[in-house]
Amino acid sequence: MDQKTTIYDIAKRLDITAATVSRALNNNPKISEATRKLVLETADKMNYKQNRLAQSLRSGKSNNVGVIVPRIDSNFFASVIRGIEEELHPEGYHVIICQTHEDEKREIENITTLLNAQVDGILMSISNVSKENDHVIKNVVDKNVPLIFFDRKKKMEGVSSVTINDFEGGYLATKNLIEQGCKRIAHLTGDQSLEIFEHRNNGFKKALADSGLELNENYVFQTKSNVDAGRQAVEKLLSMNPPPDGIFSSSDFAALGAIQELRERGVKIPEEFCVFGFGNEPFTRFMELSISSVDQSPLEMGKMAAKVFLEQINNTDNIKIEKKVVLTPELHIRKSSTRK
Amino acid sequence: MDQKTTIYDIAKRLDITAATVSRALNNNPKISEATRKLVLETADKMNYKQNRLAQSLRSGKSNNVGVIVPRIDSNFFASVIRGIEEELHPEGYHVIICQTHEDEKREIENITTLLNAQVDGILMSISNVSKENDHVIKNVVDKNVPLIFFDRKKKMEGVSSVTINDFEGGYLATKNLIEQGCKRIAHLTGDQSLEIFEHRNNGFKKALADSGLELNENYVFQTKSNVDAGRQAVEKLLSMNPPPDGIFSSSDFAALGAIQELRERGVKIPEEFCVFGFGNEPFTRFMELSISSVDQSPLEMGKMAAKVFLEQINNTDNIKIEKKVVLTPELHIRKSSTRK
DNA sequence: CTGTTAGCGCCTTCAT
DNA sequence: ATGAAGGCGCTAACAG
Repeated sequence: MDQKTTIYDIAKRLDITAATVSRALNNNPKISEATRKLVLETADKMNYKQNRLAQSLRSGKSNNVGVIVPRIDSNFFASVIRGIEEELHPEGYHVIICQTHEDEKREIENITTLLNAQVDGILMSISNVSKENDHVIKNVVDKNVPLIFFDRKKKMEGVSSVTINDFEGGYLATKNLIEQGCKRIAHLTGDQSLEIFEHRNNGFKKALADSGLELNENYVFQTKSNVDAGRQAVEKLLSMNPPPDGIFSSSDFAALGAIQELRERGVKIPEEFCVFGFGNEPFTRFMELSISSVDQSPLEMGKMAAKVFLEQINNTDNIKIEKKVVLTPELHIRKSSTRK
Repeated sequence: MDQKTTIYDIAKRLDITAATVSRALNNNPKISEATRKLVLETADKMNYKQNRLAQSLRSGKSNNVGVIVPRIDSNFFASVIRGIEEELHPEGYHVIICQTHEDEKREIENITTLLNAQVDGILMSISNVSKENDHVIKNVVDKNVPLIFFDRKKKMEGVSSVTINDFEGGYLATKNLIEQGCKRIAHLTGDQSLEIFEHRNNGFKKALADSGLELNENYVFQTKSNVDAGRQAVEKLLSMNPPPDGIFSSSDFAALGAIQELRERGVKIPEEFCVFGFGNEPFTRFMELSISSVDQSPLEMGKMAAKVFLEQINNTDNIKIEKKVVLTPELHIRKSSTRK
């Protein structure tokens, strides 16, 4: 049963030619209803399955898109991928997953193998913005393979992107803290070479400025996106004089760590100290002391990235489209930043 | 720049034949070192990329595997996929993701399109065990395409599987509750047609029996795997006379809902009531009242499923292997079931 | 409406 | 060590 039946097998059985079979199978109008029916029936009878590989080789379209993310086991990326898959599945595309683990070498390698596999497009969230991968990315653009960045983008000619308005997210989160009465607000940020963190940071600063609050540079530092980093940050912050009375963290995980450390040190949240996270990870709303956070609507982001890809692939004009979609972030204000 | 260079282009440039180029590129021993070097250099110069589609068509190997899951945006499935990807990436395989959303139609359709795409194997967690998909699954086996179930399996001839010992997980979790002094333990289970829930349920019963505790059938019922379901379950359970004093939930989400509802009703955890979940979702350890849970080592499971696939694909004998790997669950005992 | 031909890009016999 | 030829499975252009 290992043997696959091809259109030639069907043709032979029906004593017609493979081309006719192909036409019947593809609803080509130039064919008699009788033969079409006959072909379809025998195809079914012989358990014929179209070989998409051959089809792809011929058409130059693989019907596969590659998705490159730092890792898949984070709620954010998994949700984006879900969005992409749901949008692209009805269009007949398959989604190939690649992880980089923030390693640029892997990123470059993934792009290369995806191109070799003849994917029809690449959707990616870059790991970092060093120049190493510029060459390969330019290669994608030159080959006219649609490339779409989501969330973590870098500035590149001819590349579309879907992001949220990180500036606004940072701004609004900080504003919320200010409204709650926080006067000395700290900010935990990420790799400044990534636009998302830069923008959130800018939003943070603007909110302070707009409210006439002074920016204390000592209150702002770069942390990893994990619980321990948040704890360590609080350790340092509380040793300052004066210590801050609020944190806007660009990472929910760091926010969680911060909260844990604060509580262990007897600091009352939200009465004495407010915390605002970013990402709206599921756990932020599950906590007894639920954590305020900025939602990035990852599902929407994925769907949108897929839509931009579809637009691009269906763009018959020879004009290159460079589309920048910016989604609006949504604040989820919870207990960690709500004083009655 | 859209034009791709092929081995023919290289051949023409070097005034040799495509076959020679192919040999050089594939490290075929029957070729002079000089030509090999020459070919590799010009290939590089001409920015040649191997077309894996053509290669696949010729070899009958696509180097793609399909992974079918109910949904990707759950920590468990995302982690399994991560494991699969990490294990298969070094072997040159790409991972194609398909979601079913627990819909059998989608499941069947996904299997079919994956077969059409000539994947070299399918790794899946089935949605439910009705007979509908039996035919298609049998088709996969008949075609000698390696098929591996992970977590949610069904009994099928010739299909390998990787699961955890759900019975043991259920048994040990329940034992823990008993050791903490719980006398009337309830159980929230899932779709009984799925082996995982059946086995956890069996483990639960066995633990009760081994400890001489009576099984109250009213304490056992099927719930969805979400927070609300857990809350509703507690509502019903507390209205019973006598009410239970512990819950073993087959879902972390239901366990969370149960805890929320219990606390709102003033029931003290773990003093008056203990709760044990299943799945070890990230949030279970993040909570202030951390939730005890059974870990399913999804990363391990994914890697193991991938390894089984590799064994199968590299099995040159014509003997069909049917391997059943059962991983050992690990208890994470936390505050929700720890009385001092 | 159907058959013939050719080729997508690659690799592997078979010959030389 | 290299060339010639054929085919993986499919479809599109060209005939008729």
